[in-house]
Amino acid sequence: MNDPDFSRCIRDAGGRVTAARLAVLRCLAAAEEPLTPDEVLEHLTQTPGHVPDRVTIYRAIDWLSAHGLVRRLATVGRAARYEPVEDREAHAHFQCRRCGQTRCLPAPSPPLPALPPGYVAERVELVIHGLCAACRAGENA
Amino acid sequence: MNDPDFSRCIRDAGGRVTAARLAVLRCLAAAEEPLTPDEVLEHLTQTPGHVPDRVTIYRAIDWLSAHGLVRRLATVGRAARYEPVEDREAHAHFQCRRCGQTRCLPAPSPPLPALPPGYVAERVELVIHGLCAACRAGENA
DNA sequence: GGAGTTTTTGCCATTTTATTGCATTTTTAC
DNA sequence: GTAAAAATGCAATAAAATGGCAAAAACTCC
Ligand SMILES: [Mn+2]
Ligand SMILES: [Mn+2]
Ligand SMILES: [Zn+2]
Ligand SMILES: [Zn+2]
Repeated sequence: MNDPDFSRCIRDAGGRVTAARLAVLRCLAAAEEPLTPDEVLEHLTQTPGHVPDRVTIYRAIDWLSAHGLVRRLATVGRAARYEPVEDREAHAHFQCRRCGQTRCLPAPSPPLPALPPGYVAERVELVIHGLCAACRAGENA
Repeated sequence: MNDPDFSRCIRDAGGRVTAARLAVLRCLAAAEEPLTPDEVLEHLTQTPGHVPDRVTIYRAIDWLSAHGLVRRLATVGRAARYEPVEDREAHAHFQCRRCGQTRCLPAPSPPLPALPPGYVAERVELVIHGLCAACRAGENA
């Protein structure tokens, strides 16, 4: 995804194309892992270009999330993590219980369980908990 | 699960059997849904018997979690949610995007996706996002 | 059952993460 | 370029969780 695409996504969603939204969306798309709002700020701080206020990042993420351009993952950590929706396949995530790392996994869409009457499913999320390679190696360190 | 069982679980895990741990464990086991620490406090407040301090509830939950008697779920909300481990089958959870309700679903264990080398899976969690019956009905309210 | 030891608790302060209010700035439509 | 609407920055505030420490409770051993 290149920048013209991002601008277009934002405009198509009915919002104004602003430096903050573009920066956040670009940052999340460039990241290999889902990021927290503070991690987004950190990345943008270390990158040439406009660095929005932390609150603006929160609001940009909220807007992008409300308009289906990014999604918030279910996490065990304290901070929310977001990833771009893009046109990728649905995929699972791994969460390390020791270091908190969250990474994307290639994974088949799991089957949807039966829901109670009246309930509507919109998304299925698969989270694998465990130890990452580094943490497993150094667990007794 | 009755109280002697709870006491025994705690003792077997190598901890002291305290009013707070018993109350928290009993509360989570009696609840039909996973609860946040504050919800646990609320329940205990509305129940005859000892009401521990909020911080004590956090610490009791942490201890129970560290010793495998309760588990923390991956959630999209801000507060953590816990449920008793007990001897139930692994099951999925539904999360309503409007009211935040989190409820247990009967569901088959999804297949474990392939992990990167060195990674170890310890638990698989399936989260269904959508609208609950009440929120679906009143979405335009 | 009571003294001694260790663990746990309650309270207060603090941290982390996120939200709100409002004046100023930016974006967009014309 | 101007005007209207939307987004931003900054300060204040809220929500959720954690840390320090003295007092209280649980356990062990007799
Ligand atoms: Mn991902
Ligand atoms: Mn459950
Ligand atoms: Zn790790
Ligand atoms: Zn609902």
